[in-house]
Amino acid sequence: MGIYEELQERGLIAQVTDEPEIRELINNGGARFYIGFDPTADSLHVGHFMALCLMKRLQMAGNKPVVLIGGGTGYIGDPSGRTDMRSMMTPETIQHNCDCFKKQMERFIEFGEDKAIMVNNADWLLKLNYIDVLRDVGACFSVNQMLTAECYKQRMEKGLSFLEFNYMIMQAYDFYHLNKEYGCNMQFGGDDQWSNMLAGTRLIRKKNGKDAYAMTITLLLNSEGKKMGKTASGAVWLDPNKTSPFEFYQYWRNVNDADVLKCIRMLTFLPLEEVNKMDSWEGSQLNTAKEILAFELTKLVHGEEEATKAQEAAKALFSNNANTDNMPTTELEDADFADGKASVIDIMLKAGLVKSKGEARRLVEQGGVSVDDEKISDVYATVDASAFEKGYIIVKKGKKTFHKFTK
RNA sequence: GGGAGAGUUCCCGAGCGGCCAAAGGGAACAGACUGUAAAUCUGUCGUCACUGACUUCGGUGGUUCGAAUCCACCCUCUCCCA
Repeated sequence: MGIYEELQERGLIAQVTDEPEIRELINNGGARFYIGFDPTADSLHVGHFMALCLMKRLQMAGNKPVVLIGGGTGYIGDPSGRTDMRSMMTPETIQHNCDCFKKQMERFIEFGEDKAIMVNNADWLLKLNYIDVLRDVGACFSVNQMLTAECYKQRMEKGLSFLEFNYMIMQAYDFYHLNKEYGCNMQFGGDDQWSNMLAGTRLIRKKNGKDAYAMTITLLLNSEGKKMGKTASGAVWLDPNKTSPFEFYQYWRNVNDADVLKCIRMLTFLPLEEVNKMDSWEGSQLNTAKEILAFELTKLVHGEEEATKAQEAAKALFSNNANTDNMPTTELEDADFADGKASVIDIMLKAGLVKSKGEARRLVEQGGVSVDDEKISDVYATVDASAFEKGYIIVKKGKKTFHKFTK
């Protein structure tokens, strides 16, 4: 089975420009492909992770990856898949985010001679001259055609600025540039990038007279059709300081039944035969699948050691064993105690378990808070300093949030 | 440039001088039930010193005993005309 067939079986391929050609190319390691990452935040997230994994798979099959950091396109902001305008980022933020991206990527992809290379489109986009671009590249684009692109259609009602409208042209220019300078013959990206990528192949045909290909990765949607990798408080980040390995583990541990297998197939490197066996799993057996998914992904992102820790911590918590080693912890000071007592509501607020005292009060009223396994019913409950003699206390919020306090 | 509209709490969206911390829906959170799942039911969902007070309805001023609601100017967006 070639890499193309594997990707297909994993459900990773969404759209391709020319299936036979692409199959041939990547199965034989003949692709020099790029994936672009715009520095929209100071950490990569799950969507990026999928793209990086795809890169790795293709790299293992002998293809040569080019990682493109969007230090230049970040100045514009991709309107694809958005219903509102992106807020503009300052050059400092862009630079900072680029640096963060680079660091994280080096953990996933091997760079170096004959391996992967990393480029930044700021190096060529920022020095372009407006009039030159208009004459050189602008003439190759038909506004009529551009407007029919899916990514703009969505914005026709809410509004689309000229700035964002140009994003497609910049991305196309990237592909054209990489084709010319690095012999890049293929682009991968999220499915929402499809129209931008097509624009690139079209530009290459016009300007370089060559064929280039594009393939998109299926967006990871849950059974309700929503993008995965998002929580109420934002994205699930790969940066351990933004999303701890434990939280990361828990996110995947808690996916819906309907989504587990899809996630394992698309996100992990487990051999397909193994995954196919799990296909017949049902009911509570899926819980094991979730454990596998969570462990495998945490291992890929944070390393085996962290993955094991996260798994042990989770198991301990949910089986009432007091392994508190990897639990988020807040240290209390003398100032938190009045007459040797600290208000439960106050320390929850301090630890960030709740956003306000009102929220904490509600939780207590609804029976959602326990201290050392004892449910609290009094809003004014306190913990005695003597409770810390064993070293810590554990506050449980709801069913799944645990927090350790030390003094 | 001319004309017409819109901007409400996390999101959508009602309110159009006091009865508004603001309908309804969604999301989220807690409880029951469970498998750390889903579905369902119940409750909560601005802040605090919580039977009361305070701060919010694009911004700044103004009218009024009282303004999310009226007026002026400004900002942002949409639509029609040029």
